Amino acid sequence: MDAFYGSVELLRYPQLKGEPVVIGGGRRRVDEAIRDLPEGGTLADIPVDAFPRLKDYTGRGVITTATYPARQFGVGSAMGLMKAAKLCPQAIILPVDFDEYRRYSRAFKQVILEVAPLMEDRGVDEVYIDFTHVPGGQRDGGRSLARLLQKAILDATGLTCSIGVAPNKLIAKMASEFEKPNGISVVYEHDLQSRIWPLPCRKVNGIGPKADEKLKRFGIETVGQLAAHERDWLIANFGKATGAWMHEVAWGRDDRPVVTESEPVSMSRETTFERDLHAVRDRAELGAIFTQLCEKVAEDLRRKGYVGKTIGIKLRYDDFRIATRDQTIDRFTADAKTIRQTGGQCLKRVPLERPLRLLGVRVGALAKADSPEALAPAGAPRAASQVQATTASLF
DNA sequence: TCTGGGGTCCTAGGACCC
DNA sequence: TCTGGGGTCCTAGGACCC
Repeated sequence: MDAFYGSVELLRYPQLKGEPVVIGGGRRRVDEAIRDLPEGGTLADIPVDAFPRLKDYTGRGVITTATYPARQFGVGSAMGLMKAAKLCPQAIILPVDFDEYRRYSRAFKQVILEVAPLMEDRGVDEVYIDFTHVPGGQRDGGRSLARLLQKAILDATGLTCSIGVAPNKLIAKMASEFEKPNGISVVYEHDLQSRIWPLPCRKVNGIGPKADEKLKRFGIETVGQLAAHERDWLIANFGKATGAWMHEVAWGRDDRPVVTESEPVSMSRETTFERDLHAVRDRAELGAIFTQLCEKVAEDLRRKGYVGKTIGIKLRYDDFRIATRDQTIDRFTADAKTIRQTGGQCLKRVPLERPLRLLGVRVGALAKADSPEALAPAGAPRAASQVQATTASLF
C-alpha cells in the first residue's frame, strides 16, 4: 500500500491532500482541533491551519509514515521527529491510529482474497500473492490481474497500492518499488541483468544496514557486483548460510512459497517513557507501567486464544543499549499475574543502574489455548541454568 | 530535544539426555 | 584414565522487516 497510514488519514482529512503530513506524534493537539469543530461539523471541516505542525511538536518519537509531499523534504519513515522538524517544520503531524489502519488493512486484504486466495500476510500494509493459478493471472505477464486488483482495492477502500509481478517473491518485492505510488511493474526472469543488477544491495529484502555496510567494505555496491563474486568467496566472508543466500539472491533465485497460514511465535508489549526513568528513583511509576504491560499482553493472548510459557522482559537504557532476559516456566499461561511475577524474576537478573528509556514484556513459546499441549499437566521443570540476581529485588 | 512498536529468524554456548 | 557424538532445550543478543 502507498504511504499507508498517511493515505488512511487523508480519507478522514481530505483537506490535507497535497500537504506534507507525517504520522507519529501524540494525541493532544489533534484532539484540541476536533473539540473546536464548528457545530455540526465533520472532520473534513477542520481548517488546515488548526492542525498541529512539526515545529510545534515537543517530545520523543519517530515518523511511521510520511506522505509523498513530505517525502519531498527528505522526511521518511523511522526518522526521529526532531530531525524531521528541522527538515520540514511546517509538516502537519498526526497521531498514529492503529485501530483505523487495521480496519483498512483487513478491508484491502479481503478484496484480494476474493480474487486471489493464495495470499501471504506480510504485515499491515503488504502481502504476497500467488498469481499462478488465478484466472487471467498469466495474461500480459500478470499486468491485467494487477490492474484489476488495484481497481478493486481503490473502489472498496479509496486507497492506492503498488504491485510488482515477477517469477518469485524476492524479485516481486523489489519490483513493487519501481513505480510507486499507484504503479505496476512486471519483471521477467530475463530482466535480471537490466533491472535488478543495477540496484543497490540494500534494496534486497534481507540485506539491512549492517550487511550493506560490510558489502561496501568489500567494494560491493550493487546486486550485479554481488553476483560477480563466487559463491565460495561469499561463504568464506559471510558464513555458510548468509553467503550461499546472498549468491542465490544476486542471481534472482528464490524458491520460497507463498505461505497463507502461520502461527504466532510470540506476543509483546513495550513502551518508551516520556522521560527516562530510574529503577530506584522512579520505582513506583515503573512498577505501574510494568503491571500495565503485563495486563495488555495477557489480554492480547486471551483475545487471540493463545498461551505461552517463556516470559521475557526488554529494557532500553538511556544510551540505547538493549538488554533482554527471559525465563521458561513449567506450564503455559495467559495470566497477567503469572506474567508479571515471572517478568519480575527476569528484572532481578538485569543491570538497573542506568536510567531506562523503554520497558517491554514478551510471552513466547506459544500454543493455542485449547491445544493438547497447552492443556497437558505441567512438565517437569528443567534444571535452571546458572542464573544470578545482579540487583536486589526492585519489583 | 536524535532514534516507536510489534514481530521473525539466526547464532552461539551451556545444560542435559541418550 | 581418558574421551564420543547427536539432539533438544534454554537463554541472550542481534539483524532485519513492516
